[in-house]
Amino acid sequence: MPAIEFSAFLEQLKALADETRLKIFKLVERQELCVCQIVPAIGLSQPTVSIHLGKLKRAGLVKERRVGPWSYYSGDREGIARFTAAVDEFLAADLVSIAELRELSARLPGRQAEGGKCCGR
Amino acid sequence: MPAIEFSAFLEQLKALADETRLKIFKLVERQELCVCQIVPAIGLSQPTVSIHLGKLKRAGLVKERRVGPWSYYSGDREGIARFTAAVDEFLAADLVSIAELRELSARLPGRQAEGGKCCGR
DNA sequence: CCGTGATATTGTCATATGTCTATGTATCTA
DNA sequence: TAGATACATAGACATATGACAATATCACGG
Repeated sequence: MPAIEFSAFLEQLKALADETRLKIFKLVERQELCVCQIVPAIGLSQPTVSIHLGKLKRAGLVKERRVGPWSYYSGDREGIARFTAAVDEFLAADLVSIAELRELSARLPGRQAEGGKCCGR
Repeated sequence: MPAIEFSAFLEQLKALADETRLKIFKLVERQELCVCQIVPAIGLSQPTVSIHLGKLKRAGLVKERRVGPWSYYSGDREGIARFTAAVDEFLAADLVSIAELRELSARLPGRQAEGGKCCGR
């Protein structure tokens, strides 16, 4: 079972954490569409849609297929599977099992007895 | 099976789509911590941490328990369950079954025959 | 090869976001 | 009730982000 790719997971979260990209992603998740079909559906300019598609693609959530002058986008099954797996693993994982988070525990002061002084700062 | 709360899901994605908040979330997901414990672990100022906690709380990912002058934060089981369910439902759902996305299909021009003119724009 | 159409890239701009310091608010102790 | 502690909020600022128009790139057809 692979340790979570923290930064890759974060990149996927960032890619999806935008209303427009969430729409675009869902639009092409199941059906392959070319940019000129996506643009009128989304209602934003072609360059804007293109940039969003690029971000989704770099995050591994959609893939591109070029046919002549057209770019067809569709959901990247493999990358999407990595995302769902990452969500599960991230939530299930022990804090120290995630490399990027291990140091957090080390810097964590012990819990103070309620009623006492907390952190002495 | 509830229809996806699109905007609530988006809010949760945005809450997690930040390195600092992802760390804070994981830090308190399993253990209840007070702010003054989180601050040194994260290594940012107390107000900054407080703001991030507020965003996670509004997204329903963590909950707060006040004890005297302390605020103890921990994972919000219910909200986290909503998030994981939303991820699954969002990926599994038919495009038109998500209210906010239904109109996208309507604005979608049919797929052009490859080799012809695409969208007449 | 030259023009046309499809898409990507660049430049610019307004707004959103994350951070800090300073201050406010609430609670506890003395 | 005065002071100290814990946390939140407000203000200020730099950077990131998302939008558009303009332009570049690239493939195809004539």
